[in-house]
Formats: sequence, structure tokens, C-alpha cells
Amino acid sequence: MAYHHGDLRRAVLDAALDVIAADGPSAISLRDLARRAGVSHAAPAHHFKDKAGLLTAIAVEGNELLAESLAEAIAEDRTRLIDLGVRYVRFAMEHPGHFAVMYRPDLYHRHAPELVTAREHTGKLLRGTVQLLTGDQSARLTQLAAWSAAHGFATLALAGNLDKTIGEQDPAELFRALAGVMFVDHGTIER
Amino acid sequence: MAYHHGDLRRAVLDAALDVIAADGPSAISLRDLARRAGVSHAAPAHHFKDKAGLLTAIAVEGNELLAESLAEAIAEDRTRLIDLGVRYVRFAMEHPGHFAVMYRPDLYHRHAPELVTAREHTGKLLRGTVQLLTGDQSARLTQLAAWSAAHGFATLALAGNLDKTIGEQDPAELFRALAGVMFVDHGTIER
DNA sequence: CGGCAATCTTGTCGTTGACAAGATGCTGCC
DNA sequence: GGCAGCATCTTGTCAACGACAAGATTGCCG
Repeated sequence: MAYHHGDLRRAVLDAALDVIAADGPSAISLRDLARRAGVSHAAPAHHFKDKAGLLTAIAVEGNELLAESLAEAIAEDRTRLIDLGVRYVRFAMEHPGHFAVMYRPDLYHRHAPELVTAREHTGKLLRGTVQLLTGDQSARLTQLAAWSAAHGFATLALAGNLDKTIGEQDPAELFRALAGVMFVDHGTIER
Repeated sequence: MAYHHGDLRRAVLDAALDVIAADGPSAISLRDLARRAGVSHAAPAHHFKDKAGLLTAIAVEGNELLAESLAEAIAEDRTRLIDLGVRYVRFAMEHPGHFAVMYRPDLYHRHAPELVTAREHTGKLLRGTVQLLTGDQSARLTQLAAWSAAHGFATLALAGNLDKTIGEQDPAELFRALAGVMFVDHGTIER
């Protein structure tokens, strides 16, 4: 049996993300992930300590990926609040495994320092941008409203609760239409 | 050991709802629930077949409770769309165990006939009312928007993701304020 | 070249979900 | 009244899992 897999950590993460995307977080088993990677049943524990540790790593990575996407939006010309929402939904669709874990703190070590750091970074980015777009008096409520809408839509879509409703459409574009119905316009980041 | 618990089915359901509300659906164990009810480890299986069966029963009950609350809203005077949303959020807060299961079809038997029936009933009630309130041209998008917002807010609040933001406030009332920021007014059911 | 830390294996324990087989108590029917 | 049959519950068992401990292997750094 060859020692040193190469990048076992990455392999286990990827396998876990596949399983979660397909069958939800409750379907993962460390022993199964080990089998998929071709290593012994206790090997993953070395990289993640325990099951919650694995999910913590996924949550951290998810926050980083989301932060990247938000930063991209901010760097673009003519960004509007709705674009942030669309990006949030698109992130959920493109990274269903990450998304299914990130907002379920019962699944992971919610106080792990790396996670706290990553979450705060993403949160500040989001809050800052919304504030920039809305002016700060109604910012708190507007931010909550936008987050709720995007999060709710993504959650319902991913869990398959909208299957009958949306059919073949791209969920992120459907969300754009939906948000148009919903929100008063909140200005643009021009440059 | 006394046979015939009295109402084991109810006792197990209630214990399960407590555990789920406290620690999420992944924290339940049939054997633990059996211990709490003071019966042998295989007794719950007789009533629910398996773990997914127990969660299916919870999802059914949740749909029925939500339908009741929606029906109440419709029977009231001067119901507005926002009131439906507030009720949805309030339902989630008052029945966190049910809510945490209902929209996670990976956890239960999504094609169980009783569940399909209950879900369709709730869905029709909701769709019908929204259509009544909005007129039917934009009904589909508006319904999705409203559902997304209420569902997202409830989900985030229940998972503890809003703890810092909302503090001591009643989440349902906060949602009312938030929805006011967000939605164009959609008329009232007068009588 | 030697030691040392990172990585992985092997072995084990208690817990769980699922299933099978049997015990118990209720209910309706003659 | 008694018995047949069914719902309810128990006991026993199995494979899988998460966690932990102890040991093996490897590569790297001095």
C-alpha cells in the first residue's frame, strides 16, 4: 500500500462535496470518503480531526469562494444590488456542496478561528457593498431583506422545492426577474 | 416492563421535535428517542418503519400546521400579502422542529402519499391566496419572491445566522418591517 | 546519515439503524 | 366466556460508523 496519497486533503474534500451535492450533508461518511480516495479508514481524520472538522473546512472554503465572487461584482462597472443577489444565487448553484454546509452551524465547529475569519471577511464585504449601494439609513433592513430573498431562493431551489415551478430555466436569471418584481431600485456603483 | 405505552407515537414525535429544535435533524437517534420514552430500542420502528419514516411524519404534521395557520390568515379581515409572510416566519419560529425538516427532502420519504397530499394542500392554499391578492399576471413571480424572502429569513434566523443582527427582537415582527422595505403593496382581502 | 515530524495503517470500542423472531395484551366474534 | 388474530412492544443480532490509540512508513532538514 503506497503511503502518501499526494493530496489526500483535497481528494477527500472533493469527494465530500460530490456526495453532499448529490445526497446532502447527512449522507457523508468519513469511511466512505476514505474508500473513494483509496486510503485506510482513519486517514481522513489526520487532516480534519473529525467529521465536523471536515465540514468546517468546507464552510471555510465556501466563504472564501463566495467572497471572491462578491469582490468580482464590486470590481465590475455598474454593479447594482440585484447583481449581488444574482451572484449569491449563482454561487449556490455552482457550489451546492459548499452552500449546503455554510449556513448549517449545527454541522461544524462554528467557533473555529479560520472559519470565524473567513465568515467575517465575507460578511464585511457584503455589508459594505450594500451600504455603499443603499446609503446607510435603511441599510440594515435592506441588507437583511436582500440576503433573505437570495438565501431563501437558493435554498428552495437547491433542495428541489422549486423543481415544478422553474423547469429548465437558469435559476440565477429567474432570481433576477423575481428580484425585479420585488425590490425598489437602489442605485448603481458607477465609476 | 409495562407493555403499551399509551401514545408512543406522539411521545416519540414530541421528543424528536425537541431534539431537532435544539440540535438539528442530524442529532436525532431512534435509540435515544426510545430511551426518552422509556421503551425498548426497536419500539419506535413499529410506528415509523425507519428514521426517514419518522421525519416523514414530522414533515406531514408541519405541512398541516402551516396550512392551518394560512387558513386562519385567509379567514381574517384585511389580510395582506405581508401577513402571509409574517405567518410563515412565525410558524417557523413556533415550530422550529417541523420547519427544520419540511424543506429538506433528502431527509425523508419524499414520495410518501400522505406527505404528497399534505404538501399539495398547503401549496394550493398558498398559491390561491397569493393569486387572490396580486391578480394573476405577476402572481407566479410574486409568489416565488414572497416565498423566497420569508423562507430565507426564517431559515437564517433559525440556524442562528442572524443572532448578532436581530438581538432581542421578535423575528416575525422584524420580518414585517423588512418586507415593508421590500415589497410593493399588493392589495388587501376586504370583506 | 540520522533523527524527527508528517502522513498513513491497523486494531479496537461504543453507538447506531435495520431487521428478525418472539412475547404480550387488546378487541371483536362466536 | 374464551379464543383467534392483530397491534404493540421486547430481545437479540449484524454490519457500518465515528473516534481513538498505537504503530508503521516516508520524506525532509540538519
